[in-house]
Amino acid sequence: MTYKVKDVAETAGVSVRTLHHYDQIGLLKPTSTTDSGYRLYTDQDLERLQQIMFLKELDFSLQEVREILDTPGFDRMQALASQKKLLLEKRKRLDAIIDLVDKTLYTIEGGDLMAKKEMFEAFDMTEIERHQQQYAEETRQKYVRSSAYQESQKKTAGYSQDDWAVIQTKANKIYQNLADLMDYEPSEPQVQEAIGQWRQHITDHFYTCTLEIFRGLGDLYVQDERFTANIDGIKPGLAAFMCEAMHIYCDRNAE
Amino acid sequence: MTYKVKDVAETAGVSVRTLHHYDQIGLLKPTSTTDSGYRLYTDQDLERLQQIMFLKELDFSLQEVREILDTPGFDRMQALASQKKLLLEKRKRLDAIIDLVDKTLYTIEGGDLMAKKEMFEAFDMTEIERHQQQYAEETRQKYVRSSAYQESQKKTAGYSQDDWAVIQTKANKIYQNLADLMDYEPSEPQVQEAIGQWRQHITDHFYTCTLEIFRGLGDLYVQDERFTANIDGIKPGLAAFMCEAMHIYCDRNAE
DNA sequence: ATAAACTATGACGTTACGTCAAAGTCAATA
DNA sequence: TATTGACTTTGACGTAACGTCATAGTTTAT
Repeated sequence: MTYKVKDVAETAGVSVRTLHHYDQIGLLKPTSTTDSGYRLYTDQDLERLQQIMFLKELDFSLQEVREILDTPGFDRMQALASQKKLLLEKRKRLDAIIDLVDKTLYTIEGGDLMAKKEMFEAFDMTEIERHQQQYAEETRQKYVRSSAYQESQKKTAGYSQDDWAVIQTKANKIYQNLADLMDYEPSEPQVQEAIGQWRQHITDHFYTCTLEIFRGLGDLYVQDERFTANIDGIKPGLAAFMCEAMHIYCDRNAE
Repeated sequence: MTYKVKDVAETAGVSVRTLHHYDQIGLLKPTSTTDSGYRLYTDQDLERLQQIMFLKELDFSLQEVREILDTPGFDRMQALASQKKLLLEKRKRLDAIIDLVDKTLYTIEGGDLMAKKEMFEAFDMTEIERHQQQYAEETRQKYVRSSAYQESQKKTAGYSQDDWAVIQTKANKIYQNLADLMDYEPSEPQVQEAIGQWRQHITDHFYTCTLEIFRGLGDLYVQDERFTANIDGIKPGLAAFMCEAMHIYCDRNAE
């Protein structure tokens, strides 16, 4: 089933000009065109337009939207889950603004004076922008890790049971060493040394662990509860400790 | 207490450029300036800036914001109450978008197909824009009525008790006539004739009842429960009947 | 007295379209 | 079948709300 430009405009509640603009910037190119150059859109195009509208609703620029949607390995379901988080964050801010209206009314009616800062803090976009950046960063990370995953699949395909045993033993030694170092600050040399060993271990046996991947991996250790549970099983708090140490390691090696 | 431009920018979380721009377009002019031309803002300026931010949050253009705030008789408390309604409407739309994310996820997971229209209806701004226009219209109406009120005060200041009795009797006759006509369509000539008499009555004894005021008055009869209760006391449903008839009367006399 | 921080104004650039014009194509109608 | 209305194309100018930059003056801290 295909749709012409006016069909899409009416269905989506946007203007024809908008669709022309999206075509021109490469954000939403119709799947095909007629011999006369008429744009023909498909159901997939409508799905992409819906994603565009979700992301616009979250105040991403059109360039950011395109980058997100064009990321190799873009997963619509995961994206929707993340977008929901952002939308909930936006609603939270809106709730704060509504609450501010009530507080302001109370102030006018002779209630306690409101601090100047409080008059405006609900409008703040910092938290939302932080989530936006985090979302964009997660999207990019998933792509980067997707490449690493493929490298890893290739590498480990030829591993025997003996190979796996050796690798697991090595990994356990590094984990245990790090667990023993938890009384130290994550920035201490011996902790950083062990973290370096962990990174090398991954590179030797799985995939090229760039600093970017390594940093994201650290985040994953505390964000993904399966990782957290697994690592904390060695010693409670180890996942957070490793995450922090990995970030410091990456900061220091970034340049 | 006065604040310089940087103080205000930081307190409100806006840029200095924004404040310059607002000054230039007459939206937020600092209360005073130093001999060197430095802008000095006061607490009142901060209050106006807060109103600006509420209205910006509701997607009014800066010109619309200025018109609203510069309306003679602008009442901050009433404005806040109306803005809260608009904010709640905006949250309602946001809730619909969040719900759409869930529905879209369900669809992807193999649930029932979603109609194309349904994919986009949550993004619709029609209802919000309608509320926006209504809010702007209400603001303008209050001003218009404020002028009429002053004329009315002037006129009725010299009325004696006998005058009031005559006026009341006339009014009751018109109300009763309209009550008797409720079986007719509001557009019927005899209804429209009675409505015209009502308008003339107001102009003769209170204030110049323009079509604009008359139309807004009709709305007031159903929106303000005190009016509704008073008029419906003559016959239930009379307020709504009059409102509709007044609108038709105004439509016909508009040109 | 000097340097850093802050402020002023002017001006160019950006984003995301809206609006308009001119011309071609498609579909409905006489 | 010809004509007309509806729809579509591309190009281009305009708009709103600032961001960013440059230049120069003023205020504040050292």
